[in-house]
Amino acid sequence: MAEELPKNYDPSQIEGPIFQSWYEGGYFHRGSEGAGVSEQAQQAEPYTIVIPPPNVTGVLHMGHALNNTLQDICTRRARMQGRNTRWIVGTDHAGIATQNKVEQKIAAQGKTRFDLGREAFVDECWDWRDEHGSIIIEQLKRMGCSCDYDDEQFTMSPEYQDAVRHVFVKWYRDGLVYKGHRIINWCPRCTTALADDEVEHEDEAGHLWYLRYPLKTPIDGIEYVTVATTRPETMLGDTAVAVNPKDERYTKLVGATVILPIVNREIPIIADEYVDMEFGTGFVKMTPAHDPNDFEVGLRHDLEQINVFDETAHVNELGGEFAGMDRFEARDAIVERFIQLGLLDHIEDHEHAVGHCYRCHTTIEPWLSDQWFVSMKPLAKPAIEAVRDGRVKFNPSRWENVYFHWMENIRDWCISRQLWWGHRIPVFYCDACGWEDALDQDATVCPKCGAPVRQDEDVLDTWFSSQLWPFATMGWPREGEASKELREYYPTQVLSTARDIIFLWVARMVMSSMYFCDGQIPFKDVIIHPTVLDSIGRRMSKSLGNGIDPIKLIELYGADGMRFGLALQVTGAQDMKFDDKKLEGSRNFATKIWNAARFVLMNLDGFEPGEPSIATPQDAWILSRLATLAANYNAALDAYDFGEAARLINDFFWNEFCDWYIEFAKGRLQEGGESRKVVQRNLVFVLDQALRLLHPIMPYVTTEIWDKLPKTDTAPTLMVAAWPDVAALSRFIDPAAERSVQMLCEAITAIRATRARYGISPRTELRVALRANPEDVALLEDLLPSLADLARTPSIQLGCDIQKPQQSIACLAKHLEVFVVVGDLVDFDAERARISKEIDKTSKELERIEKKLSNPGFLAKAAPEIIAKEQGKQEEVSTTLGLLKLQLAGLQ
RNA sequence: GGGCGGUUAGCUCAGCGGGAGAGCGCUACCUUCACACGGUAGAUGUCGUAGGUUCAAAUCCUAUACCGCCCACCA
Repeated sequence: MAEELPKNYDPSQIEGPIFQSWYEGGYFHRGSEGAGVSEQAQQAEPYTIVIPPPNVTGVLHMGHALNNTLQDICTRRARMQGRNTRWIVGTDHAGIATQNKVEQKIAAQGKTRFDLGREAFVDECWDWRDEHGSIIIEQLKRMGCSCDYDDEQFTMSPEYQDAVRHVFVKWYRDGLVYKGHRIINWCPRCTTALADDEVEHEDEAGHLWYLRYPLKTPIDGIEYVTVATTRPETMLGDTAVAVNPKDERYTKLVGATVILPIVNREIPIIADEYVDMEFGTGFVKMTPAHDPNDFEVGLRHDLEQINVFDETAHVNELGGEFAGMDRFEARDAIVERFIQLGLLDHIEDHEHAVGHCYRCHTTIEPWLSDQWFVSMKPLAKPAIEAVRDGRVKFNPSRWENVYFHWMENIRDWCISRQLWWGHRIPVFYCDACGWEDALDQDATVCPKCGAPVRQDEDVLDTWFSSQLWPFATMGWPREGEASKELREYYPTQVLSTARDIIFLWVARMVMSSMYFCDGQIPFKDVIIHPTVLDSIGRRMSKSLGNGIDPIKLIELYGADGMRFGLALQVTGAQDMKFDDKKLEGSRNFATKIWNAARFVLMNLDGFEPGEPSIATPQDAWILSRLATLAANYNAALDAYDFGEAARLINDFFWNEFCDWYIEFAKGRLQEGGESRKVVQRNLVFVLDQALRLLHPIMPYVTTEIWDKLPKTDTAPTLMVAAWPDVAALSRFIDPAAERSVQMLCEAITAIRATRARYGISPRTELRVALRANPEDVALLEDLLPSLADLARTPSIQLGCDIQKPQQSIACLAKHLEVFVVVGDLVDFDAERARISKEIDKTSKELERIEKKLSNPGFLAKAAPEIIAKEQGKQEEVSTTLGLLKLQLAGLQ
């Protein structure tokens, strides 16, 4: 069988069938774990992760690829640890995003949503969802993600709609949801309100226009006041000019009247603390309907709110000659009129932050309208405490500060959206008697007067429904049987996501969970993973065309290669510059694993199953290294340090198992007999354990190989096999074996280096002599066959009083001298040069150590073990230096 | 205006108080019976800058520069 394995691992041939076998085996469901796992492990707490639900409009991008890799690593490890494991998957209806897509689609047929009408349009959205909603789920399967696909959730399913409605009604009754008439962020392209955190601010180069507003009656010869504005078009709605009450320059003008140019409205000069005396002229135009600050000032001074824009940000009928103009056309036209009137004082360049819609990037218009809000302060308090006292932990922890900062300065949340696709607000109105209520069930007639009622036209912010994801996907608020799941699996363990939705989503999940689930947190750990940027550090975006398609990467490097490569790059930093070249190493690692396994499988004739056993120092060494790896690797994963975990296992597998243990094993496999059997068992054991450790990151290649290995477990497939037992493996830790094998490896390396220097072919057999102290000689005796084998030195002399052979080169490995007989090739000049250089380096090293050890401060204050270490080093280095000097002298 | 992240070998990045590391690239040799997506041996760094703390600083502190991100109602 083994001979049939190709040299290169070909993911494209293997991934599909393996995924199919996982799926058909039912291993993605909770309760699939358990084979070969201790009862204790099975009794551990269930392990649940909810996926951040991708938008139904979405396709897999690099952020998803990274995020879902991390979640799958967590999920697969927990499953192997025997925990009752479930990864809840599903999609988000994504209100604005989906509505935009569907509007684009019908626009191609020359229609708007108003042509279709609400009901038909929503039907179109559902059709869209049915057609596109499964794309990303299929892509998750390509990645190998072990989600519970048979229980796919959707944020608009009938059950989910009930949950959303329940929340709204409860908050309405508890007075946390209320309707307000105020300035909100309005997207004139999406024609909907947005929450504060759905607005993206960007600095833009703009202008400050200094406009003169004439006084009705000149005061002390002053004929006009000059206001500075970045938005001249809003002057149509001005209802006052404000100055700071402390501004002595203008005290006499407070209470005066100015004539608003063009519109010729008489407006007062008022005094309000809001005005910054240092900025501009000290006069500020007040437009309560178009600026949130002016709105507040307006409330204090009872100013009229004049809304001069319609919902598409065109000037409305109140704008006189400018009516019908787009806001930016109106800006130019109004500035032009001020010039004509001689009232434009001057213009300055001015950089300022401008808000944009996070969905379509249109400039936001602050707009006065009636909207629904959630009162956030009472919700934030327990959510702050949950993080403060560590019930919810952020990883990396610094994100907690970001969370606190937002939570402590939280403002009420505008939740109504003027869209059709979404959860319709369950508030009903009776126009006849003025009755209004939020209802769990639809109503048609007024309970008070019997007149027909109408439902609120607006829908809820998508995040209003997303915030319920961890518990609404588990049957909440249903009772009885339906709530069993929630009792068993809630709260979840880990939430992994990108930093840009800490406020939009993460914080709100904590708040809503604590409110609705009896103060329970929704998850214990939050992983904030790095943002994937392009190779020169830019965000990946459609407009830049610099995005990378993960499916392409899977085709090129295999799902395992992509996953490993992404995991490897997860460090504490906030960004990850990505380049597909970076995955080459990970693909090569998969191939390396494949070939190591091929080697093992090709050498299993006569294999007898059994426990690993220690017949040589190399056996002890590799088992010791494995035990250390398992402990460190497991700890790294516990700390969500995926990059460290990937590095550790890569180094162990490649640099220790492949480079040395397999090479050591070759001779013993040839030898046959008991020697062969022991090494076979150890190879299989170490490979098996390494595959288990690797499986969460590289599920496909490990499964493929594990299936071919002799069974060491009753588990039907690797993904439900037992996770290596770190505590049990620790019995293999053996510092003495690590030291002797290290000595061996150094000797081999020294001999190979000598060959390279003298151009001696690796095939040429050499004679060597080794000189070491007596106890090391004893250790090395067992290792000579390996040395002979790997250094190709069949003739070895070993002892503590060996004489340097004729025509030999001396080289030093730690703790021993190696003499390589090179015959008449010895190049005395080159050797002298080399040794002199070594002496130089070693002297400096010794000097540094001696300086340290002669420093009284060091001796007095450094930790004793550090001092002992330095002393040991001093001895070692000075011995080395002495030997080098002898060698040099011997070459004269 | 406030906060955060980054600055280490040509490139990408680990290391985050006690001997400067990896991968890629580069040089030489090796198509050796697991693997050329490989092996062996090598070369490569005033650890952004300036101060400070410490017996000891790439690592801690303080400034500062540059790159990037986030929050913030100065028109």
